[in-house]
Amino acid sequence: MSEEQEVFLNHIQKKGLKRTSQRDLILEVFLRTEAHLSNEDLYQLVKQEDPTVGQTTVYRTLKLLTEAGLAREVRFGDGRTHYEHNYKHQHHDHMICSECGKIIEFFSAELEAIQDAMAAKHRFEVTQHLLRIIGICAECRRAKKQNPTVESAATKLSVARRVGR
Amino acid sequence: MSEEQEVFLNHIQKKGLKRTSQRDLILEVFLRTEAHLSNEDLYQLVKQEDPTVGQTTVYRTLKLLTEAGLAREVRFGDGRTHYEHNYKHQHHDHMICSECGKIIEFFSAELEAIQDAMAAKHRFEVTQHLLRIIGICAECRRAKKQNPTVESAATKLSVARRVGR
DNA sequence: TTGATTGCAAAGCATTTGCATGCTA
DNA sequence: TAGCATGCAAATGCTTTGCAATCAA
Repeated sequence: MSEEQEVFLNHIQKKGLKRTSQRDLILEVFLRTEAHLSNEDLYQLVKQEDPTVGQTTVYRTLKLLTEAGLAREVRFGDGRTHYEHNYKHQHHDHMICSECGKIIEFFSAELEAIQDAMAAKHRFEVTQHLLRIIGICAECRRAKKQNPTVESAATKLSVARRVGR
Repeated sequence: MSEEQEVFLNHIQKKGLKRTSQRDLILEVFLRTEAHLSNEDLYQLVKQEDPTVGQTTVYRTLKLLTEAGLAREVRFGDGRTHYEHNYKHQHHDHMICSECGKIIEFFSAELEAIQDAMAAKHRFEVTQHLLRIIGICAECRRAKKQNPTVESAATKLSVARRVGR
């Protein structure tokens, strides 16, 4: 049994809840998938292994995983909530490409330090913080330079859906 | 006529749209209100001056104001979109108190510089960025210290609605 | 006159909830 | 066996869209 699974069982027992095959499966699929999964994404993956699992259960289990500290909610501004691994993962922030939807994770200790300093200045006790940089990634900039007009409406649309507005 | 109104008319004419009394009124109320208004908030205020204005028109006009550069969308994680003044206003970030819902605006040139440096490192061209610090403000910390148990369920709920989840 | 605008009602989405049935501890 | 979990359908809350009537240019 993986460490994550132990953390999960622990959390479940502490709260007087029960272990079920659905929860096991959802956790397993979540853990093996390195991505910023939305509920819908995870639901689709889980359904491939067990078509009887309902979307509601995925919603409820992701909430449980978040409580247990295994998952972290992230909002990219596309209207839905995404989840990323959170167990023994260092805090990091995101750059989101508005052309292709790619997400780059990054971390800066300086950035963290200044944020904490700003908070201290206002005597504000930080619980969490969220930094999102939106722009155009290296590949898309290169592509645009070479061929500024060829950009399919389909791409634009799917990115608009993913990145928002 | 204020500078903002001129910017708005300009935008409207450039796009071949039309000036209407509803749009004028919505812009006027938006400009005179210093806050992070949600659509609903603005709708309520506008309704006081002209009860015939529909909520849909407020939605559409806020979108227009954003396009014109007069408003900026902000999401605080409570599910709805808020709008703040954007014309000749310096970019700033937000600290949100999860106890009382208060929003503190702040700015740090260092923070901006490091963000830009991080982006440059990844050859990422920044379009916009968003920093949200969630925690407990000075007043709420003081209140909690004096009386850690008195915290009404009503407060908790209304803040949950405002701040999210 | 023509095409943009408005307000209403209905539709869309992501997410949550009520509830009868099924299962863990 | 008690009570939590599940999956479905219905409900929710914010936002968008279709549409007929109205209005600005």
